Amino acid sequence: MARLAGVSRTTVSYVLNGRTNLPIPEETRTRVLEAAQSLGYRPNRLVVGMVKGKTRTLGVIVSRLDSPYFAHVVQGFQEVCDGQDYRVLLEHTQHDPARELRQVNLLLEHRVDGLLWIADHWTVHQARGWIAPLVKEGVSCVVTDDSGTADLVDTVTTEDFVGAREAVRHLIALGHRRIAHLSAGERLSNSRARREGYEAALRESGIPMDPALIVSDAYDIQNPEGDAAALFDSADPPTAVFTAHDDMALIMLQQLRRRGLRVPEDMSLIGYGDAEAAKYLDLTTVRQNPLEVGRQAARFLIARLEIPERPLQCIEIPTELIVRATCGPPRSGHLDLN
Amino acid sequence: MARLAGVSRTTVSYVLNGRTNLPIPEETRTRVLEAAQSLGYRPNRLVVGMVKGKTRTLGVIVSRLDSPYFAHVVQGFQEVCDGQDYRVLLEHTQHDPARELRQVNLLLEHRVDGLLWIADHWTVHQARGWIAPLVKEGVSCVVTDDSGTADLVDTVTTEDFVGAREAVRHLIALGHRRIAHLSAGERLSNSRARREGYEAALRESGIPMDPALIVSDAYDIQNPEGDAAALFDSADPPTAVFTAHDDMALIMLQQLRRRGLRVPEDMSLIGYGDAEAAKYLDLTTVRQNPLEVGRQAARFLIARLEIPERPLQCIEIPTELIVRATCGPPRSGHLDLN
DNA sequence: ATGAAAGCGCTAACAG
DNA sequence: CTGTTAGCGCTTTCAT
Repeated sequence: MARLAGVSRTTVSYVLNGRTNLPIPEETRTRVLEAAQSLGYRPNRLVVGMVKGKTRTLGVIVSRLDSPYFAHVVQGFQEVCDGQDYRVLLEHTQHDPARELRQVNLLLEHRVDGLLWIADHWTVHQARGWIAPLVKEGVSCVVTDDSGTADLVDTVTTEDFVGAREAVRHLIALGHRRIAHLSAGERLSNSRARREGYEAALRESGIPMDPALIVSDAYDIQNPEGDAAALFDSADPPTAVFTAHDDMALIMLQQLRRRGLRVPEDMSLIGYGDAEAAKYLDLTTVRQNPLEVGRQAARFLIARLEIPERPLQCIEIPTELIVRATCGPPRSGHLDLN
Repeated sequence: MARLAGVSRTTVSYVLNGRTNLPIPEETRTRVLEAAQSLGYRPNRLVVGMVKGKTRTLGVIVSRLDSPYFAHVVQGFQEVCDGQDYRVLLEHTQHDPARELRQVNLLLEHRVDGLLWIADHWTVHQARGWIAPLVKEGVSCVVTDDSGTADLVDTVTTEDFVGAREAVRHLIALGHRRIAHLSAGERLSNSRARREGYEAALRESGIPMDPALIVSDAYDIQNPEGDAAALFDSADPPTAVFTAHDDMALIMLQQLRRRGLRVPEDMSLIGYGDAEAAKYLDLTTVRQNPLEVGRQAARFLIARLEIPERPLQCIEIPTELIVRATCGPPRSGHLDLN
């Protein structure tokens, strides 16, 4: 050890950690530094973590990284962690609730100081089950994309209600009254919020809600026999569609094209998320800010590590309506699709 | 500790680690297990790592996670790591060489057993500088997307040469002879390989290489005054374009549209990477398999941890030409763009 | 201004 | 079959 080069380990520890209150002679200090340098000394953070009871490591549980949204959240999170000298340990659940439980435990066995959970459809039902005991144990957690545990942990979501309402208002302003909504289901609070935003916009304009226009779990959108497809075969079809995800809108765009319908002349369309493809297809959409979601999550988590008894916080990151080319006025009252 | 519930820590260690060679009476075993259960015992993997000199933690250095390609590599890597009970510590360099150096050190201070480096343009020039000493120190590394250090570490790339050649062959088969190439530069071996594949395809068909058709660092493609734009204003413009990245192709698609040119009637186009948007825009492209790149990287790394003196390996993950709608025969010999 | 000693939570010889 | 002992590499009182 570097102490062969002069002093005791205590002293080494002091100079390497820049203990300014301790008066260490300049001569000793440089000697230590040089020794460390020449020996290629690398402090062992695991040991430091063990000794101090703080590892400066944060765990992230995310379903998969192949959704750009999630990848951006992780990116933002890691960005501020890095700035604060925190490392991040990454785990994927692959949508499997059993894996999720296992991985939370693994992370804790690695003594992460805190945990970020990026909520997803597939495991949200069990979230309270593991989050509540963790919080009781004193483990700091942050959750993004679902507010279901906002009474237990700090939460970061996006302005789903507002974003959706703006989108639908935009359609209404263009003259639409029969507006369909393809929802992503009711499991995640952000999907629910989008639906509620949709409903609010209709309500405030006195447009009656037609359940036939709401496809509640539109992941079967590709299925030509599914509910989404049925929308267009009805007697009184919508003149516009607002989808809870860009990929739904993008698929719909293809389907409309296939049916020989033009967008926006025959049908207006708004997506959600501002996927990369949306830009190239000129899809009007609601932009979220996943980078900022991740950053804010990190800030919350780190703040709580510093002050554990801090009151719970819950924030919504603003969204922005990106008006592109897939919306226009409805054709003429109703559209004759057949 | 659980040893309050009966036995010594040695015994606890034995049963918890399932030491099968040691004959432990069933009675003791269950007693220990129950105690561990009731105390909510969680082994401290940091300590185990410290004691054993192996942390079962692997570091990943990636420029950013907001490129879907990189995100998929990480996803694949993490997938097999998880299956082998390895944790992954993630660091972003944000394209900054200085950060990269710092982060390699941080990772080593956390005593990762090995390192994955996902090569990128911005820092590739300094790669040997830190990889060589690390390898000498005995740290196991894998590199993806650049073969520049294949003499030092295991390397995973994609079949860039073959993929590019197939793409250009496809264009040639359709009758094109003036084929432009937008390259991503010469820094990363995979960009070079794409260009070489392009050249090989031309050569084997006896088509003369025209330097005017090669834009060597096409990141300024958006610039209407740039080299990429100049391509179309020449006296003898190309009838087809092969780009080293889908995003270049996608932007080109927009620009062509803006100029009133139709694809593929007036101009054929092939991208590279099979980005999500490529699907929606019916862009013919070369599909890589980043998930598999990541998986293979993990397999290499773990294999080397087990057998450090294993011979160096270098693999190319196959690519696949995805024929969609942006290629057709050239208009009629040459195209009159003006 | 620096050193000695204890302890963090565990594993691995080695005894018994 | 199970307990004792000695580290692993560091921080941190407490002495000197």
